[in-house]
Amino acid sequence: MEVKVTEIEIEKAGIVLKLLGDKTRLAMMKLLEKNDCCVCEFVEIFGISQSAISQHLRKLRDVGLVKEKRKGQWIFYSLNKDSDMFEMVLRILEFIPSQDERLEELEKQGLRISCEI
Amino acid sequence: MEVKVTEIEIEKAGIVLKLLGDKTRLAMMKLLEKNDCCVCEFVEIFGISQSAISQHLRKLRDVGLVKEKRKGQWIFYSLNKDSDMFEMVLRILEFIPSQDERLEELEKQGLRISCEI
DNA sequence: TGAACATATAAGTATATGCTGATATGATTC
DNA sequence: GAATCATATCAGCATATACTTATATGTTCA
Repeated sequence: MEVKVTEIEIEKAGIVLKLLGDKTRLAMMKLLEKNDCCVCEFVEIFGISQSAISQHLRKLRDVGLVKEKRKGQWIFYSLNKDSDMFEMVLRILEFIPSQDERLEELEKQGLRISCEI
Repeated sequence: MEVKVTEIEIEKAGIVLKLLGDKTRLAMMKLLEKNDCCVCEFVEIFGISQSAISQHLRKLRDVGLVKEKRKGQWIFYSLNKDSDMFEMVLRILEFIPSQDERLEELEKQGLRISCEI
């Protein structure tokens, strides 16, 4: 069973793979696969500075892997389904174990932002 | 149609993705998908030093993505099908355009090593 | 055995990367 | 408008990375 797939320029694919080749960004992307998250949640989850998180998200956004939407004072990030790399990204994320328990931890601590503006 | 896939520890997946996130190594892996190649062929194809090629191959070998087999004076590299990352690697390579014309170039120049020892 | 070829390793360098702390920008709420 | 919270950006630093040149190791063949 051969499934045909949309090829991506090798340079572009390389850029995406390099981005995913960082453990923080890879976990972020896996989380975003099933959940929209805001910056402050990532800060809690990964235990690195807000600045560092912001810089990771900027890189992901710059190549179009994620997009942002402001909701009140928060900015929520989500996977950009319109990216021409989206299919490849999803395929890769299939191999990554769920990171959702990290969000559930947050929930327990009452730090999950669930914003319904 | 949901195809189940063998998950990989996120740390390990990150290492593999980082390795594939270099344009030279990514092209190497795509070439190796369909062909076994030796170091000197890669040197011609990529136009970087033999040392650099050797170092890339070492990294790929160190994490088990490729394996080597000596044939006379040459050492041929091939994808390591026994790697637990093999499935993920193949899935990723599906998105990469064939690099075989680079080998065909070599062939034209008479630089392709076809060793039948 | 020695010359030629193929590959690996060592050492050094320039650049890229991921992080921190400080500061700027923007939204909310009093 | 001031205080507070969320996010982005800037500057600086330590480490990682990809490359080069030089050298070592291993193979072939005269």
